[in-house]
Amino acid sequence: MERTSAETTLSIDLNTNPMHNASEALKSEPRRNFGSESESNTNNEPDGLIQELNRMRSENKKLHDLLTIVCKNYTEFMQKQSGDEFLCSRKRKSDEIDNLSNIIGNNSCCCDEWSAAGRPKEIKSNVSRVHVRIDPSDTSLVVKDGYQWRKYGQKVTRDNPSPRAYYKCSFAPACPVKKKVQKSATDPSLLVAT
DNA sequence: CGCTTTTGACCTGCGC
DNA sequence: GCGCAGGTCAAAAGCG
Repeated sequence: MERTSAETTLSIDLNTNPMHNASEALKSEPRRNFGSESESNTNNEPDGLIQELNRMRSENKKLHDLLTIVCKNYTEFMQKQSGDEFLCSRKRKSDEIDNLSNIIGNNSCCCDEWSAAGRPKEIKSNVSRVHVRIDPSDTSLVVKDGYQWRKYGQKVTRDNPSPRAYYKCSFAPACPVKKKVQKSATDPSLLVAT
């Protein structure tokens, strides 16, 4: 598995936590008061707000274009990578197919599924893999991603001596989202959440 | 008391 | 069809 550096850097955020990102974006945005605290602004400066809105739109467009370029480059990169790595055992092969479909899924999410209005279309398959750097001595398989998870199983797998934990989303009773968390076989300080 | 975690048993898919 | 490995279930225990 020669994927350490590339995957680590590329897995910083593969759309695994859109709500978190949204909140981060809100935090980084200049503070504006839409509530009762600054009613003088909302009533007296409509032109200023419109200008602000236009500015935000142009910024949004720039960011959208930038994201499209990044996604394109990433797709090309991964296609080159997958060309080299599509071999070995059948198990490995199926894993690679999984990864590829994940990558495709992520790209379509980034570049295609998100409309120009900045809203996601229907999420079809949103499987991704995230790597989190942890303390190697830490045995708890917890990835703090802002969501509520309920652990429903743990299993020791053949290819990795550390146990794999299975989590279900407990944010809503009908939430179908699941994730697997396991320490990397090669790097115990790396937690892989799928 | 209700929710979460643990853990052994069971189910299912895949390769041989 | 069989065996193996991964995934899920569910009862018991723990915790706040």
